Amino acid sequence: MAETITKEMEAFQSALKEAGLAATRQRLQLAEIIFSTHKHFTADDLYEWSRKRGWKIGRVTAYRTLKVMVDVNLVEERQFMKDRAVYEHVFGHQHHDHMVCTSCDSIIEFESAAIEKEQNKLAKKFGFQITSHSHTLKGICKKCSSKK
Amino acid sequence: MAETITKEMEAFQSALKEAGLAATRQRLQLAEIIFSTHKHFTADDLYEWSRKRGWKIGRVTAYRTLKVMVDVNLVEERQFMKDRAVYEHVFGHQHHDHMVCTSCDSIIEFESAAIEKEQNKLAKKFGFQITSHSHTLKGICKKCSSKK
DNA sequence: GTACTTGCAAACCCTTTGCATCTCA
DNA sequence: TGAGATGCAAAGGGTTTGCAAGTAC
Repeated sequence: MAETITKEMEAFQSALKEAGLAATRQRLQLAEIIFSTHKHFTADDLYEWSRKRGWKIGRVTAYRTLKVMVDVNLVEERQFMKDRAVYEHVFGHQHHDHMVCTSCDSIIEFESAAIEKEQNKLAKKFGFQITSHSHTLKGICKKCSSKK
Repeated sequence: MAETITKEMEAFQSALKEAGLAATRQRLQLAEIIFSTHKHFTADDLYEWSRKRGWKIGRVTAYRTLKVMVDVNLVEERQFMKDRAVYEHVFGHQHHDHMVCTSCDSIIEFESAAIEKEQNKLAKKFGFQITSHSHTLKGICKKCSSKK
């Protein structure tokens, strides 16, 4: 249960130092929460989790810390739903894309070398330099479609 | 310049009738604007364009009409930027995905049978039934990268 | 000590909704 | 004529910002 997140925390502290940002209690605690889950979460989830642990951190700080972590590439932001952003930590994770079940909101991660390759080929054809990409499939997951 | 959009307008009118919705002046005028452009636009762009033509249509009606047109599959909604939705009419257009230049906001459309095929294969592997997908590459377009 | 951070409340901005009025069928 | 549509103003909801007080280094 108590997963070791030492490496992740060290990476965050280095990143803060490199960016000239202070290692405040709030930032470290939020990072601890973020690195302790592999789920996708919203800024508000993060805020609620911190309260559940009894930590005093403002909602705004959760938003601002997430932005910092995105900037230093430890966290990525996704826009699965139009009304809110969803985050996941990516330290030590391989790049992947997502299938989102519109019935139960569950998320399946996938990755495909064949797709990446084809995608890069296309970008090259248009002289387009990719800095990021998102490839999201929406539909019904196995569990939900068997339910009906 | 004066492009013929008769077929598009007929499709919209049939769709309205089929859905039991009234063919109001506002809906028809908005559709006329939508079918007359091949650009991507926001709900507010649509509202402004209608004002520029001297047509009296409320902003809210632009939002509501776009929703109707999305529902009847004549228009698709994209979420390229997190702060606003972007629309494009898809009547008579083949499915495609997008490269978005983060420097000048220009959009390149692409489509790849190889990617679709691979994507369907993956979905099948997970027992996932795709209802829609979005595949967006962000980066720098040819024009912008040669500018620097 | 001082520049950076925090956190509250308020502002923002796109989008939706309540409701009275109007209009298409 | 009556159900549906419009449009104004106001509410909603996630996210950001102004600013005074607090904290890291």
